[in-house]
Amino acid sequence: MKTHSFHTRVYEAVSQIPLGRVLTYGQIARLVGSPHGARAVGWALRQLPPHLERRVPWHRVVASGGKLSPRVGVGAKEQRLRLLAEGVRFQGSSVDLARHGLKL
DNA sequence: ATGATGACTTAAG
DNA sequence: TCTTAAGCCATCA
Repeated sequence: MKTHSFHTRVYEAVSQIPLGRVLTYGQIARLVGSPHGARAVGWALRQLPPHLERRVPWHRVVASGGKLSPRVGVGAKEQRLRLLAEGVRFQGSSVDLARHGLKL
């Protein structure tokens, strides 16, 4: 039963990403049951209420190839800082997915 | 039922 | 590395 709306399912999936690991929008989409809904995932995260930022580590969600999406509300710059603070390594401007990405 | 929007993705040049 | 173009999805007017 779908008692939970799409964005709620997205928040739950994102909240389970381990510290120091990252997932792509596409992977989140698969987790919530929409294999091709990466764009919808972006929509959901954009709707993330401020009071949920504690529980939902949105900064651990990156675009394909480990790139950071420039349209992030608080800014890709802030996202990068948060990731670095968790020990996530970067290769140039992208997250080192081979090291921090999860296989799904 | 449309059409528009967006923190996307992949392929191609 | 950047720009297009086309595809996919949930939500809202």
